[in-house]
Amino acid sequence: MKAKDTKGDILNAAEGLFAARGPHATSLRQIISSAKVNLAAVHYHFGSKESLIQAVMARRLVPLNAERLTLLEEQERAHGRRVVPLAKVLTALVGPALRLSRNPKKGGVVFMQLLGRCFMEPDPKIQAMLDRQLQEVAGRFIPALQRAVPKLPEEDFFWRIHFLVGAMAHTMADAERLRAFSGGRCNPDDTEAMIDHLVNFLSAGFKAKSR
Amino acid sequence: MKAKDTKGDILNAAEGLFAARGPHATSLRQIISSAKVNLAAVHYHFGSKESLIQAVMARRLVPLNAERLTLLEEQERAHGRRVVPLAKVLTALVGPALRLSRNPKKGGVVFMQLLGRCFMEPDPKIQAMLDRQLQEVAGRFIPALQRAVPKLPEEDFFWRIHFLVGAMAHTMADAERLRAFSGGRCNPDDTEAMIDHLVNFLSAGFKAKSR
DNA sequence: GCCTGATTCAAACAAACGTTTGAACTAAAG
DNA sequence: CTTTAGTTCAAACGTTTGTTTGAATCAGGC
Repeated sequence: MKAKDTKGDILNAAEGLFAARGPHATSLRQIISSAKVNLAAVHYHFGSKESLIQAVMARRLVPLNAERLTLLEEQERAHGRRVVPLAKVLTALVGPALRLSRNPKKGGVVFMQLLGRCFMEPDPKIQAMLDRQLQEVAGRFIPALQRAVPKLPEEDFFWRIHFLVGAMAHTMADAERLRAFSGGRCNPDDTEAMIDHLVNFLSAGFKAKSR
Repeated sequence: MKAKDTKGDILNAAEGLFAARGPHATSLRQIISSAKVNLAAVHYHFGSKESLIQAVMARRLVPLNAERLTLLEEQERAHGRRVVPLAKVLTALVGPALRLSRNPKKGGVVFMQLLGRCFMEPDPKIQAMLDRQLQEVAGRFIPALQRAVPKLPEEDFFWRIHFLVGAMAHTMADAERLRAFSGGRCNPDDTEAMIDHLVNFLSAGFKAKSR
């Protein structure tokens, strides 16, 4: 019944603290105190703090990106030779990320927040890690998006990808702030409504005519 | 001709390093080495690192927000009793922030990047400071935006404000990444084009019909 | 000259950081 | 029982952090 899982305890504690205060503002001593394990256990199981950060991210990000690709492939299969509509592509991209908040098994709100923060992280190590993890997703979604808005000049298209990332990351990292800011009118706990609002907004932005 | 400006040198060096690596990842010793002043000078002139961060932000943010309000008032005066069009309100909001990058006197790209990062900063101290600085701007712009899209339900409206903030902050903090990501197709140095792309995208998003 | 208040400086402070060490413990294999 | 490999532990390592101290330096008024 004991079967203590030191490695998993460290990952869970680190995930929570990283999400709340950011990876660099979190010390190993805070993590081991929250996980109730020994300080040296971190280096025994992970080697360094840097590797710990990577492990925390990879554990959730790998299945998340796989889910995104699966959803996109489903849509492409369902539409055969026809173009997958913009809203369907966008939903396959942002849906799995925002639905994290409803799935505690996959990290819940905590990991969603952390992932959102990593998009804005200045540290080149973290940026490089994220780029690596997102390479395959980007390689599949960008062509799909381009097919969905074929008349859009490439310069506009890439700017809008950039705005999409910003809106998505901010929603992941700080959706909770909107509750107070909107005076209770918006409820970040309603995941599907959140996804609808974001996809709706992004679709209109992407479909705007170029100036 | 000497007239050494220790206080200003510290502010400039801190601004640059904060923007590049984030306030918390920057040490006072890196700052004083870049500014070529003594370590104790920081505490003599500012009292603490926390106060230094606030001083760096306030120096640029106060005039920036004043400029936003002035531009909005100009538009409201020009349109008399008529409603100010959405794109004009959005331009008054994001224009001054994005135009920072062309004005080295006001901090240039460096401060724009730092401001964008602060929107995503987990540290409650920094969030509280930003909220305080933005209170007046929000109080004036939100009604103006609401008048510009009068048929939009309030829940949709606040979600879209949230997406707007995310897209704007990401553009301020990391526009440079888009240069490589777009394979050179997008040029973040062309400030006015950047503003047009963002306002165009946001306008369409705000005008999307609610679902 | 001298005094005064503001500023700069080298040096030290305690606390916290990531990392390493070597011994103690656990549990299954021979 | 002994061995062995895997894991945990308290203690210490050398740096780096923000902050403080007290003397040295500078300016201008008397």
